[in-house]
Amino acid sequence: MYQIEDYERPSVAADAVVFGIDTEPTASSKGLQQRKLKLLLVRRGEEPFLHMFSLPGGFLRKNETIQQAAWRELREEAGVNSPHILPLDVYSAPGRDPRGWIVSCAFLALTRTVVLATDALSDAVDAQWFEFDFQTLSSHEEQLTLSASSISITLRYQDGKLSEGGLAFDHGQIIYDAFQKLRDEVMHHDLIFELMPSLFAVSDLQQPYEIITGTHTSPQNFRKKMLTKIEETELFNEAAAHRTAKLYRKKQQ
Amino acid sequence: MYQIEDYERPSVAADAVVFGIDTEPTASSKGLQQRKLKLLLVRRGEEPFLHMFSLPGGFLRKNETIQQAAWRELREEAGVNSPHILPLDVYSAPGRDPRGWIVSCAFLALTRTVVLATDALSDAVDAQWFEFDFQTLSSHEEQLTLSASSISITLRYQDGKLSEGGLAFDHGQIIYDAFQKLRDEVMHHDLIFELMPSLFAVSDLQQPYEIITGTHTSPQNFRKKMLTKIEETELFNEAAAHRTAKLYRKKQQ
DNA sequence: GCAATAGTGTCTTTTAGACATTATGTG
DNA sequence: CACATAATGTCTAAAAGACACTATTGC
Repeated sequence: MYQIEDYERPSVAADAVVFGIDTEPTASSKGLQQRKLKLLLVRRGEEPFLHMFSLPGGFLRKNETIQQAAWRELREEAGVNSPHILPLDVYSAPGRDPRGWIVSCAFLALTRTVVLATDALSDAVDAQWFEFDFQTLSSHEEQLTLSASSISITLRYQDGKLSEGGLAFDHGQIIYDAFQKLRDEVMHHDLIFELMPSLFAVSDLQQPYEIITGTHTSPQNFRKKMLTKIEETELFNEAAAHRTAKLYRKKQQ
Repeated sequence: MYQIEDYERPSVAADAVVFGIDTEPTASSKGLQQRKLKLLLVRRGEEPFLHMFSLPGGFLRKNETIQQAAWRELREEAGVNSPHILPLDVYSAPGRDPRGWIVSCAFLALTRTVVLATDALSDAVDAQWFEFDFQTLSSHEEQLTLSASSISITLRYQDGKLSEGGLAFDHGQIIYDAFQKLRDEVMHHDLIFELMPSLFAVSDLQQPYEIITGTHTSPQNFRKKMLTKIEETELFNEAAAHRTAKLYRKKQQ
């Protein structure tokens, strides 16, 4: 029988790539209401990569699943509470962590409410939402800019591989992979509804959808496309300006 | 600084759910040429679950990635050589392995050639391709039958969760999750081409596609649909019966 | 010729996009 | 009233499916 004591074992970590969108649109200079895609990062409080930004995450403990570990760290480090998470990949290249043999299980999450990162609750403290701006420079080059109030981080990719960037560990690569999966899940599946309350107006669905996928359609056509996935209710969105909108819910399929 | 020696660590394993399709159709009773979807399983040679079937897999070693570990085990246990693998999920429920704290990173693979599992090369020896027959019984119940020459294993699922079945560990659940992802990858992406040689006839593409997705289209319409993803060459499939078919290749996009 | 597969074309249905039009709210 | 958003409808283009028809091979 296999004796697990006979072999050296790695440390196992869970890291989460958490995307979010503000519930309230932030007014831009021209008065347009604009929502932005955000990414949750935490400032490291210890070596290695002291003071640099990294994905929220931490080590797996006994008697919990790796998903529970991801949730626990999100709660502790950023006050984000049990979002829907999807498996992304396992990062295990030798040397990826200077502390030793550490395997990271990465997860993708999209959360509805922009839970303000509490700055004083527990260990990591320095959790922040960064504005996420992904740009295709050419067919082989892409650039990601992460901006918060006082800091801006730029990452570059060539053929989908990180070529330069200032995040801890291999987190720049993990974020790239996560964004590809995010777009895929929103376009081909129903991940976008993780951002929605149980009842919502069609226009509240469209903005996040297009911000994430990088597409644009007219409100009329977007409505038609979504009617295969949502159904109308008898309720109305009273609090809005202009004409009141019917509220919809996701179809159970 | 975090000292990895201070904490207990799990063993980490890689398990692979490898699907395959015979290159040669097997003649059925009515003379129809029929190809079947197959799944690679190995008979366990030690406790726990001695003599039961499980997914090929094994433990992560130092100085390799978890993907390399999956490839190494596939080569050692079944003679399958470095197929294209996709991350599936991480299985880490406490108690999932009676030997102790063991986390399994599961991968999905689809291989072109049905490499005959060599029965005498190395440790696991007893690798076998099982015919994979997935059936939806009702909206909540599904059944999977795995059949090889001398053995048949039936697994049942309720709402996507394993309810009964005779595989080692939680491998019955991993296989379910893998099959969902397989269908998704074949329908929405290009995983089907992992089964194809660099040049192939359209009809050689259709059979595997429909076996995996559970769909059916006429050969004419299938051709039209695929012409967005493949391009014709000047070569012909000489060895076939009946009219010779033009050979196609996957478009580089 | 016949059976079987390869390949083209035609018609229909479905889905997506462009865009006109009407409805209903605020200021 | 102007103006913004909500909702419906109309036309068009693209994709998917049904199916008729021709082409080429082996027997």
